[in-house]
Amino acid sequence: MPTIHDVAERAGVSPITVSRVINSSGPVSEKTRARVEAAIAEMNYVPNQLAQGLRSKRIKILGLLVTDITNPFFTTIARGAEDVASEAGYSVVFCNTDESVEKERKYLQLLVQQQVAGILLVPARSEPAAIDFVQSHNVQVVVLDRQVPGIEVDAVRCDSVGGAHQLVSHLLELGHRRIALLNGPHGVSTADDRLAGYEHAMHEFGIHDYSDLVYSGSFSFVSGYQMAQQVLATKPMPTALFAANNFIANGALNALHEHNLSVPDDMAMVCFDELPASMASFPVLTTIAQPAYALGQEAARLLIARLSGEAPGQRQEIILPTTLIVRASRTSLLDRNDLCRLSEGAGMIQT
Amino acid sequence: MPTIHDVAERAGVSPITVSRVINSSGPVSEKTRARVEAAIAEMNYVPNQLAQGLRSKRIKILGLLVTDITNPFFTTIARGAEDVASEAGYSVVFCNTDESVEKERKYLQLLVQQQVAGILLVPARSEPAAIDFVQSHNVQVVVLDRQVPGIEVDAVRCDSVGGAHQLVSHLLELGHRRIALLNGPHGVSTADDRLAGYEHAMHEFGIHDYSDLVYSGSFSFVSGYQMAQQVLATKPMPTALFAANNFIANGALNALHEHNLSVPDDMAMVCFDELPASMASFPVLTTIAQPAYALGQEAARLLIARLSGEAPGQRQEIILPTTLIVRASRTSLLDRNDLCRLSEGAGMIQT
DNA sequence: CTGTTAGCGCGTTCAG
DNA sequence: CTGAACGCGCTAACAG
Repeated sequence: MPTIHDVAERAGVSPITVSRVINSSGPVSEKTRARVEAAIAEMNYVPNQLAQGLRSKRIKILGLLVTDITNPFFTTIARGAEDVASEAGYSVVFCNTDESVEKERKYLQLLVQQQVAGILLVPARSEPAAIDFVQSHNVQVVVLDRQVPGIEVDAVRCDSVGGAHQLVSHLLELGHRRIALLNGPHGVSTADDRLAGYEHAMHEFGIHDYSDLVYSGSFSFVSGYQMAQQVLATKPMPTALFAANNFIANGALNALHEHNLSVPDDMAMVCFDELPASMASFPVLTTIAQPAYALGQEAARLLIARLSGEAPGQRQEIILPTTLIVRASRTSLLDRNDLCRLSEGAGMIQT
Repeated sequence: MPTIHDVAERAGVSPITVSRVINSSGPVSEKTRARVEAAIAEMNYVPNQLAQGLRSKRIKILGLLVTDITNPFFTTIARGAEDVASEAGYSVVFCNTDESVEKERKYLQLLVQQQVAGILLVPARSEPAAIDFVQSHNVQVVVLDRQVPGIEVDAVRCDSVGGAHQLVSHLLELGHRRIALLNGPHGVSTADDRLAGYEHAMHEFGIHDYSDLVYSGSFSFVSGYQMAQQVLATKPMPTALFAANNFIANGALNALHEHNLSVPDDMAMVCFDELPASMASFPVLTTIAQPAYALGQEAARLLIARLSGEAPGQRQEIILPTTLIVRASRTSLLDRNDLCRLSEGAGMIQT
């Protein structure tokens, strides 16, 4: 692997001249520039970013910590962030914290060691420790998706309280009163906020006794399945379920299926967040859609702006709007039949 | 940010002694070790991996190039690779090539510049240029998911030919003869291989005239939709569709839906690869399931083994088995009704 | 067991 | 317009 020195030798100049050609960081005559560029091309030379970074104190890499890249919501965020980052010459390393503070700490440590330029963080908990750590090492950080109160930090997210409020209000307006919330873990802001939105809507309808309707688990398929099983064992059963994310919803749907309960005939159901169109064969649940791709983009933009000193001095808080998607048409009997036929299809004919 | 020098000063030793403590790379007396460790803790010191990398020539980061991290198949691969990598102290940067040779080249260049230790590559095309480039810079590479013939390189993938053969044979045995293939792009090995498997199965049943049944697009939702539209405009229509991946299948399902055609009553359909259980509300298509997570794990393991010099000298080629999943039960009338009710559910009651 | 010297590849500082 | 010297933070290689 040739170094700047090798190129310099070949071009008959000094290393610094080569450096100037590469970075346009100083005046170079046309003639020497041409010679240098020729040498670069011939030797297949690429500058060593580690060495560059050692001087500049930062390598052009961003860290992205999400709970689980397997969740389409975070995947889409990741894609948005990566597109913006690569446009600006940054790479993105991704880390899965699985909601574990332990893993989060380990990864942040690693990223700091690697001198990444900045970090996009979906914090495992609402406590400031993780962010303090990063900031204490002078690494820029933007908090994604979740809130961490009482700390000065840039943040990009959606309005979970408002979204949950919309979903639950929707159910209430349709006449539901016993609405069970299948939530994520306590201490995770999106879960806490969705609970807050739920409570707010319930209160508006004069309902104050819902403590037996609030379930708390994790944002996973299995947890959704388990919480739904619990719900189905209660009497009287709720008439509606509010799943706090897409995985929970799916787990719950499977549990309902096992009990031969249909949505919405036997049980109504809404969900915060949904699958991208390219995956969901037939979206059926009324949902709050979050602009995940834009979330990733905005977070990366903000971070990169900070890094290049373009961002305003003060901390920024960007809240992107959510959209309530009512799948009303899908419940007309006609459409229901269509859906039925379509979604059942197995890849074979009856013999 | 303290350096090894600062720590040394504080502990009253030389930098190299600190280095020895950190890396256990030399003998240090218990007493000095304790002093050094105390200093490290007090100063919140973390070694600079850039500086380490500058000496060792490599930073502990792996590059992962996939076509689109948004595709659950690649997401799951990524997760598998990341889990293994982090276990070994490596970070993973991910890049989306969108099947573009151009983007692939750009990313590889960037990764080489960054002195990543190794690269996991889902090649955009079956040509060796990209791999040649990486290898010429002495960076280890493992090819994932796809084949690149005529080049000496480690590879981990599934058997696309065999899987496609199974799927198509399945349809043929059920009596289908006019089976349309909605394929990915020419020149992408998985697409070419799935075509080969299709042809093989067709030939076995004495069918040699199928050229009008083979469609080629891209591995995307939109392309699946478009190809299906074309298929539906032909007369006589095929009786079965073979979607070469999950996105194509979904696009095709949507097109069928628009035409009020149901699967499998009006059209049979099978698909190579499928959604993870946590996303697919109701898997309905007969599919070839690929062990995506294991694919990512194996690729990362192989790469890391190479990096630590543990791998055998010769190139490795790991082919993981696929599984044919026949969703037969789903087509019984009873189950069909269940499914129908379940999948149609919208989050509300009828008013 | 510990320290000194030197250099990884690059870019800033200061001189030509 | 071009170059020499120095140092970023760390660690082999070689003393002591």
